[in-house]
Amino acid sequence: MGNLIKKINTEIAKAFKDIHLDESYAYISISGLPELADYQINSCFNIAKAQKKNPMDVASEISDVIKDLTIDGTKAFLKVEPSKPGFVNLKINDELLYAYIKKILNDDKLGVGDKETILNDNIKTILLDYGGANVAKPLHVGHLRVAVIGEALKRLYNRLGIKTIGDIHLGDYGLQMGLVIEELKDEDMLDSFTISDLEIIYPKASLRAKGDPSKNIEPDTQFSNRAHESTKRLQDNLEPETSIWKKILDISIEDLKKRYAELNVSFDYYYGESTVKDIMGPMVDDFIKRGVAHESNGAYVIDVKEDTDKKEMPPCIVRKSDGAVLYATSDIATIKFREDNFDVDEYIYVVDKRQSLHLEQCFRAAKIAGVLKGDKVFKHVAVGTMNGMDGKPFKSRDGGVAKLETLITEAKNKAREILKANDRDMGNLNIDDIASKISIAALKYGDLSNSPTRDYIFNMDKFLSFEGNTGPYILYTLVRIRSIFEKISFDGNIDETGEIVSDDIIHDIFLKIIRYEDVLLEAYKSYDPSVLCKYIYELSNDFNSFYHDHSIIGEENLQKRNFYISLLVVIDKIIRDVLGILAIDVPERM
RNA sequence: GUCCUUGUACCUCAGUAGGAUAGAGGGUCCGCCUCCUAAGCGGAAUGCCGGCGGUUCGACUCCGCCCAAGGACGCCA
Repeated sequence: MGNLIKKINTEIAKAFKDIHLDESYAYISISGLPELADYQINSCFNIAKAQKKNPMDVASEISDVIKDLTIDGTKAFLKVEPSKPGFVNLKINDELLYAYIKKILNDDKLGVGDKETILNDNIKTILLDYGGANVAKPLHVGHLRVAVIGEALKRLYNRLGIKTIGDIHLGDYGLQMGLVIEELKDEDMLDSFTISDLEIIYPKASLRAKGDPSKNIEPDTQFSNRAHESTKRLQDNLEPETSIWKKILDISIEDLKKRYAELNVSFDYYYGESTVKDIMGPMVDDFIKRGVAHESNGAYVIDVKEDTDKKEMPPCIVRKSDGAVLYATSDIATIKFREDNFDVDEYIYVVDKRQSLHLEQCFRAAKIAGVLKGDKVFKHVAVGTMNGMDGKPFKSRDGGVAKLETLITEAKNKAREILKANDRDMGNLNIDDIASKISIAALKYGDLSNSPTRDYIFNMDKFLSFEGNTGPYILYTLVRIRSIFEKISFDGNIDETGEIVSDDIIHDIFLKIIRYEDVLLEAYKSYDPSVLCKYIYELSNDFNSFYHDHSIIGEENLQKRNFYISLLVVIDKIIRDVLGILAIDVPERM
């Protein structure tokens, strides 16, 4: 069915050809002055310059040739007007807009074209590395961002017809495991321990090994040595450490699945650092043999500098001078593992932005070392930190790491309070369930509506105040629409023979709806779900104005009423489609 | 020290083909429920777009320098 704006551009290009103008000039942009125009042509200045003409003359000339353009037999513009220094102002015909909206209405994909027609890249499969949870440790607030953004990107790609592979990339190896294993032994808990036990045991063991000078706690060096030994035994696949570790892993993954499910986040694979433990050694040996890694100060490194580098690019260490591997090794081995097991065109790492140099080194090392099969795109979605109201990294009230669970519980309680205070008729719906949906939406939307790269200030009250660009505002919009549908016992059959009514707000809604495909593409290109949030926020805003000014159920003219309802249906479908991408559930009432 | 990111209203932030008069939300003030959910709608006020210079018809946007904040910088993950 195609994108209306693209189609208009194409028609303008044809018209330009007739007057010997290069088609690269033929594009319209959203107007900066909405009172004057919907769209505008800015290229008159460039044309004027190239042809040494007056921009205003060019604008007039262009206006003349596109004035009577038709699309599918319908007049495209209600107004084509050259303006002041040299713009062309355009108002699009409502009839044409609504004709396209009807197509969207009847299209399962809401007017979003096939991948092949809308994307000009060759990406068929994307592997997303997101989540990054640690085994035996509770999720903290830092895990919220990467999980929620990663999930949204994954669903966006699926929506556009791209295959995805989601891997959580667990932190399930290394000294932390040795510490937990030894502590479990000391507490005689090997036979039965739960996730709650583990959550207590890790910090305990860590403190014991490291000590804390500020609290006058001496490090227990004997324990620390045992933990190191234990870690080594685990690496060598010895017992009983390996069995204990497996048990820890099972319990943790089971719990993680539950936690993530609450956020509507799920992974295709729960691989981790341990997945590649046995391939790291041989891989490095091979690097050395082939000369891609060389000795430097007793360690083995891969040079990843490039001639074009402006910045310092330290070599990537793949084997320490004591012979042990380290995190770069594991990340490169992970790339190798993925290359060997999947057919991937693009890798996306949704990971804290502080890892950016490290990941760049690993990506380059992987290329240089030849672990890649063919050309691959690597992208680090460098996620910013979630800060507290003081602008510093978010902490719990007592100053420690803020557990995600605590945050969610707090949000739920607040949502429940508000629901109770409003005291609306919820029918036979479960109030806890509604509170849960609202609070999760508030948290997720609060996060997703910020650009991933930026640090943002977490403000529970702001997210739950339900005003402005928030999750609850969007949900409220849908609940209002739903309520109308219920009142008129709407069966989903749209009678679209209705006449078009148009006014400013309806016109804005038209314009917004036809941009849907472009908005998805923009989010795709910028790796940024906040683009989608902004869009549904504006659409919700428009709807609420419309709702305020027009009586829908009360409209006596049936034709008009049907037209209004058709608008509600498209708005409802689009917002729900986006919330599906953002993985946010919608309550029936609130 | 080197490099990266950021600097837009009182606060939190949008703003990429360089375009007209720089936008939202919160907060503040003023209005709107005999009517489809007021978690809503409408209106008002608020700006040396960090600073200086350059490129040009035109710069929040591109280039250079400077200032400020945060972050990363070979054997921790």
